[in-house]
Amino acid sequence: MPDLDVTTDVRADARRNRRQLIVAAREAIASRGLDVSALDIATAAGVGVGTLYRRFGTKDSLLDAVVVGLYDEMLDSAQECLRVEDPWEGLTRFVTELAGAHRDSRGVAEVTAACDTVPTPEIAERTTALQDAVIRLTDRAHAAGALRADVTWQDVMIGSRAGLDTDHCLGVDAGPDGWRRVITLLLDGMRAPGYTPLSGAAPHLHDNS
Amino acid sequence: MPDLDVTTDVRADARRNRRQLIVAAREAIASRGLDVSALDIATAAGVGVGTLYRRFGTKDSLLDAVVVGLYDEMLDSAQECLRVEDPWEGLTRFVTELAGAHRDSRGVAEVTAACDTVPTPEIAERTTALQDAVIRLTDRAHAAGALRADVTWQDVMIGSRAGLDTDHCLGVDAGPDGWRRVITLLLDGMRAPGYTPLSGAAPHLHDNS
DNA sequence: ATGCAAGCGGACGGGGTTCGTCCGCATGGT
DNA sequence: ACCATGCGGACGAACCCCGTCCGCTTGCAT
Repeated sequence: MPDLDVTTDVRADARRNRRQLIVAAREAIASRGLDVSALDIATAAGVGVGTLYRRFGTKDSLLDAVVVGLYDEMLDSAQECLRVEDPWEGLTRFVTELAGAHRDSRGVAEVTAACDTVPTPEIAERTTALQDAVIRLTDRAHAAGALRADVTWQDVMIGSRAGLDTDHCLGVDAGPDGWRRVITLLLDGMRAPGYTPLSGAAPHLHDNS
Repeated sequence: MPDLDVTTDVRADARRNRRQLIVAAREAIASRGLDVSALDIATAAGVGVGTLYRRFGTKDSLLDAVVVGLYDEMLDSAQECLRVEDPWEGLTRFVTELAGAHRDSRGVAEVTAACDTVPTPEIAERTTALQDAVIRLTDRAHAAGALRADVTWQDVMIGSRAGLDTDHCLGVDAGPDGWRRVITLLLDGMRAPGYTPLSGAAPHLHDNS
């Protein structure tokens, strides 16, 4: 929950509205994804759309503010997992939390999957930092012999999306925590020693050229 | 590829247009999901929208025809996998093919995930048949001691969606066959003996009351 | 208490998309 | 050669969304 800005050159109600808009936008992005309408956000915040544009200039500017906050939370989580003693425990915890973040906010799932759109510098920087963290978590697990040698850090990254669209299938209901079962099984599959040789190229950094 | 209907009481061009519409709808549904516009389908089929409505009465009627065909293909695949000698091989093959069907057609992914909308009788019937097949595949694998005892047939069903939204994550590109790595790792996690006790309730049949 | 700058709501114009119909024209088949 | 059947696509109606603008309100300093 960032944005404790103590900007004092605006009226108190303006500052309050700004905060309410961020909160509302966060929730709206979580449940409906990044293409929420400005009206939806404003209404949820209890203000008019005019106020949204007055406070943030542009709808995207508001969305960006929210998304950067969400990235910072993922980064915090990664740093914390790097401090966990047991490398395997640290890795599984982070994968689970990253998967949870993706599920908690449809917007997060949409942004982390974006590859055609050019990210803002803030997001690009945090993306790299998250990659670094996953690389470190993976290296630790490899070094400890806990993670299959043929599983790369990119596999780990990709795997944290595996629980995204797994709520229902052909009449079966996974329940509210169903994604945890999926992630658990996936992590078990990643745990050394592995059974099935992985075929195909490993996931690689996205080349946007 | 069903619909070899030899209806002869319509003009030849009408019959041809009908077939082209089904083909175009199939492709459109695959790439854009179930809410393709009628205009998109008609254009891809090389006809006017009027022809679509004349041939199928309603857009949904056309979509239903396509979706039922897709379900039949999944059922064929299931029957084939049940004929595979090795139970584990049969199970993994079906999970992989079901996952592939979900990825090949965004529409399939949308329909199999639907739980609020009441399915047509044709779909309901085929859904039950698919459940039966998965139950049999799972039972065989359990009996052979190849599948973790705590993995249910519902887990198997849900797991076949795990590769759905796993193409990109935080700058990482899984590549065109990345989903196969995810599914492979997941299946390895399902393979006996398991490591991590599964927590939470197992997925259950969806109760639409 | 009062005055005014700052802020507010929400109606509005403009632009976009989709559905399903309808009618003047074309064409398959006898 | 004729006409019933079929065709294309323009069209009206119903949505939804963005960002602006203006008349009204309110915080706050005096």
